[in-house]
Amino acid sequence: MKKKSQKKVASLSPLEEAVMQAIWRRGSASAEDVRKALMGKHELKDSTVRTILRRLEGKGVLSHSVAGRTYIYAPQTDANNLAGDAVQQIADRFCKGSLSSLLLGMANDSRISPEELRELADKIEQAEENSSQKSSGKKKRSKKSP
Amino acid sequence: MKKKSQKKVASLSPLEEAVMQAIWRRGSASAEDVRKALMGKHELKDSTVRTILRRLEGKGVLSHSVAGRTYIYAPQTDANNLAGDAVQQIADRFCKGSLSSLLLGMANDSRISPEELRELADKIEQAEENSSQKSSGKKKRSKKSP
DNA sequence: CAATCAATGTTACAGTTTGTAACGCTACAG
DNA sequence: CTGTAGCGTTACAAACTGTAACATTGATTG
Repeated sequence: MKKKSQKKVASLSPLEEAVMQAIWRRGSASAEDVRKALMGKHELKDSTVRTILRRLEGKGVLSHSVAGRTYIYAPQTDANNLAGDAVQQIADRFCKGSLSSLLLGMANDSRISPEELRELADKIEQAEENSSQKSSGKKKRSKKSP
Repeated sequence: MKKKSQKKVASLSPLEEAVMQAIWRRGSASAEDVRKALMGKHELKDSTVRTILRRLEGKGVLSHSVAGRTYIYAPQTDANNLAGDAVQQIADRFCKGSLSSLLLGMANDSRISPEELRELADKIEQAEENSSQKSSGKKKRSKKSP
């Protein structure tokens, strides 16, 4: 074999992203919930919101369950994951897939400093310790939030 | 003041990116150069290539000079910069602009490890030392390659 | 049970972005 | 002068976005 599955990374349009953010914030939501949440930013008709919701489901980042006759949409992936995928994608295209190279480049443009990286490393380790106390074993890149 | 200038980050289409890669590789190139370079991947007519080139110039990532009656295109920004901008953009949208948060999230999905980060920090510092020997002073995020 | 709601699905459409390119114009090689 | 190389202008169809009207259908209530 030559390459890994290369599963299509969902890229969201601005509006779609706004909707996702709203849903991530509440954990899950109905079309109306979303519409209200977006009010102010976007004054959308209920119909419009539902179209976006459906498209998002099509892209696989949302899924719905039925409550009575209302659809409740829930994230199929969290913001971190999506952001991570996006970054990885950039690494793929500009740095032969090497995240390190990407970060190296960013340091070169003084967008990050070694200090920051070390602090970060500490913070991560600390977090890892904590969680490994609770639940031993490594956590895997969860595509879904169970 | 509340935010920084927020200058539009050029996002390239796949084909546009391919063209950029070709040009980055050679430093600069004419339409024909690019066409040849893309051969195999894309079998484009010369006219097509020039359209892309012009669009890229419009987006500000390329600029051209004239040699005889031929346009020589040169990058207005390097791959690192573009990649960095893209990452920053992700941080802006998903992590309130905090690159650290973004990386933290990636660690959480075990896409990076503290070890990697430390190694990286070392590498960067080493590089910084070297360059500060040559030219004292910090290097700024170069938008153009002089 | 029939009229009314409330939610959903289907279909539409204009604007923008992308990939692709044909044409037509112009200056220099011959 | 006359090709020809190289450039700009103009054109499209397909896909993606933002927006939404309209049709359908199951539940609610008088």
